[in-house]
Amino acid sequence: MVNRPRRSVYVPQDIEPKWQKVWAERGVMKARDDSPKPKYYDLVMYPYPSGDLTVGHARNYVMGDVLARMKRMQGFEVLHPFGWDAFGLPAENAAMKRGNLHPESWTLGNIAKGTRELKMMGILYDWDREVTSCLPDYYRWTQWLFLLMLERGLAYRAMAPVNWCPVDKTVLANEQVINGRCWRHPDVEVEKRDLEQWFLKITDYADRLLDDLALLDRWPHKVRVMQTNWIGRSKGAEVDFEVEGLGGETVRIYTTRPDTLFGATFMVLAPEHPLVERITTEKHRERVREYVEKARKETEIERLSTERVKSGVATGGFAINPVNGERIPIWVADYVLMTYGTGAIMAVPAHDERDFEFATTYHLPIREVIAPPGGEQGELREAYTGPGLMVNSGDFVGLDAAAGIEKVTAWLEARGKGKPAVKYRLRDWLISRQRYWGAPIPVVYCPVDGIVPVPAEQLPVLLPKEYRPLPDVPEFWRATCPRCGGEARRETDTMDTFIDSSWYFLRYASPHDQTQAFDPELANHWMPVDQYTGGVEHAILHLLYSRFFTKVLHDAGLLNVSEPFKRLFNQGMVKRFGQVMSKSLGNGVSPEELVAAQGADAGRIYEMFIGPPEEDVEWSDAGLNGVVRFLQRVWRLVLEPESIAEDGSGPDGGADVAVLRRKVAQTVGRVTEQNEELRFNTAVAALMELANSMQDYLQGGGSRDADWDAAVRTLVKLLNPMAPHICEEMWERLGESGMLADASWPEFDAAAAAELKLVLVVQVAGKLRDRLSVEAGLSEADALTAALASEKVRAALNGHGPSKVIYVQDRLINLVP
RNA sequence: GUCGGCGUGGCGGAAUGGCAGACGCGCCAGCCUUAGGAGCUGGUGCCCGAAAGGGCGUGGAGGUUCAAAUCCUCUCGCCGACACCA
Repeated sequence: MVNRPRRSVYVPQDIEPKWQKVWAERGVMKARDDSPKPKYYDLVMYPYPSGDLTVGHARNYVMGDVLARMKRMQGFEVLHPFGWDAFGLPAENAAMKRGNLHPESWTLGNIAKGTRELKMMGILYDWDREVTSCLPDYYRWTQWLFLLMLERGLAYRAMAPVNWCPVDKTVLANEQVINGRCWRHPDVEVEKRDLEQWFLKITDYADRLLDDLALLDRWPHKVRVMQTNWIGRSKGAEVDFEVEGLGGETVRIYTTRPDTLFGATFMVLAPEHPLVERITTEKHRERVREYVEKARKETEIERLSTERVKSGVATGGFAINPVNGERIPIWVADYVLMTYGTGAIMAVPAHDERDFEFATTYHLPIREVIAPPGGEQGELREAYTGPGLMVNSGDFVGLDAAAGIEKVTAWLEARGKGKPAVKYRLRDWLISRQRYWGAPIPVVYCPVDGIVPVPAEQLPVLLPKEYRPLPDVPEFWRATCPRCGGEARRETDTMDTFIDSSWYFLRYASPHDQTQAFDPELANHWMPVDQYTGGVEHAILHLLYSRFFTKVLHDAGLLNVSEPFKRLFNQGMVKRFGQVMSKSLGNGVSPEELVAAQGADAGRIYEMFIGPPEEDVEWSDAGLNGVVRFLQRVWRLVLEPESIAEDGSGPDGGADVAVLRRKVAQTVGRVTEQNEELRFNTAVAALMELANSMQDYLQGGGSRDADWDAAVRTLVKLLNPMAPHICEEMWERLGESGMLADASWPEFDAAAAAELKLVLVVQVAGKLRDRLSVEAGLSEADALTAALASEKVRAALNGHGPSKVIYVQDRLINLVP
């Protein structure tokens, strides 16, 4: 019988709950406001508590947790908070589905469940700072921020066309309108209604929101591009065209190409343009009215489709082109939008694709005024939008089109017929929602005083206990005017939930403050967020709104920063069977199942190892087994190295202590750097390599001396952020005093790094020298001199982190036979 | 259509312009086991070859460089965002 050493097997379920309890008791992740240590604010986007938490969502939180734990070990005072974006439609839908369920109890139930699952995964937050946006403690301050906006002239009420379902008696979101019909009543057509709604004037901040994107150099390029396009700043000119027969009255158009003004052969107004009625002649009245009516009925989606053929009608009216006095016909067409520019354009079919298409359809003249460089003029088959010289353009002929833009604009300005103008695609933010489950907008309407804000000291405006549409709850909307004390009606709309999420990251700084939304001193201490992690689906809305709020609060003197998130990361999604994991699709794996099957640590490492963090990944149980094997091996390496040593003879030279030492140093550098850059998949690979090297060392007959000991301790520390439970357990069994959470992160030796840099120079230069002497016939000495002088060699050494230098050096050393 | 991103083994993926395929999965062979979907050892880009060895290789075509998966130009294919914004 073989006498095997008895192995103590690592059973995650035996140790994980124990350590989770210890961390909670010791308050390991409590952030101290008065700590002398440098701060690190590690934030994950707070989720909607849908009750559907899968390992897919957990991946995001594990990333944040790994970073938080590493930063803590590195000596930072880490703020790693969590909260819930708890207002919103799904809660109301769930409540409606199940008669007597209140949105609040549904929401709070999901929160309790989610909290448990996060803790089960070993994810540590400072739960004392938990924020829940649907609780009065929080939405009181959401309301206060609305008042601040109002006070600063950034909140206003205006008419807006909205989608209205006559059966549900509520406004619908654009996504809830399908083919012009209500999503819940496929036979009911949605009406367009003009309703008074509340808006926030985000357009006031368009320039700063755009310009400051340049400061966000640690944001994904993609997100910055998306925001740039969304804001959509364009520069051009507004030009006034006199309307024939209207007594000198003018129509103002906007164009980005004033250089093509001589090519304007007609004008187009949006159907909603206020002058349509007056410009239209008697003869055309009926047809224009019909067309405008039809356009009004169309949904945005239909109207904005580029697929369809352009349509329009002539008004019978004419405008006078200010540059040449030419009479051009005025048309109405729905490809011109009232919501952009001035709602009117000059049509230059020769140099604008849309105008070209329209002119072709209705046989309107096309006049070329920009000649392509070197190209001959002739029949245009499509609009030419490139550069060129101005032709057929009066005194401007021969000018370069780019220069023409300025010259023509100046010419117009001098005569009071136009001026430079900047336009944005960005619209003001409509924040009114005809919903129960949101923060009530804190204003009342008084017959005497008009719109009156609820005084800050009377906040919060509480939601009624009973779940019913707010306009149906008289005890809610009956109010007294704070100004005159007379009878008034309370606003029954609630706020868009994106308002809640535009400032939650500030509440974490002082979550229990009963006197203000946040303590400016504490907010200034913790802000900006050093690392913000969340889904790319928020690339525009949430991130733009949060930036807007931050700038407003900065202007109000309440915040020092004007950008909230220093570094942004968008993680990929976890899929299973080709689809994004979700409980409703039945392909979700819950943290609970995962922990029961393979343990939290294996799950955490797998989530990090499964693929690049920014990529979508496919969950597989086979892959999970691989990391379980890895953890088992680490366990034996650390606690029972003798059992590994007996397992076989490793490669020759496997016991080289210098190799082991170098591997340890290299791994410290790689894991530090790659965790910092959130490249967790390669950090795990580096740890696996270290374990492999340690195994080779043991099996090659290496002695378990001080070097071995150092390797073991380094491995445990480096692995700790990813697999904290097993590392705590091993640390304790190694007889170390003190919790691993208090242990320091292994330092990278700067002197060693410098030395290695030198080795790298020699290696790279040596390679180059060899080539030069063979291929250019230089003597060895000359070749070496040339090689060392080479820019490439010098450049090769600049700006690289220690781990990369070691890595390259490692690879190059092996080149030498 | 416009903008952005990505194309590397059977698979997920590694590679400061410097050995392409780290690490893992899977697979093959062997060991150990009463047994194994456990553990251990070795192998595993493709082609030729018994082996030694040789040839080919990062979607395709050019280019820059002593050196290209990486930089440049064109092209093909996927993915994402925006989409009549004048």
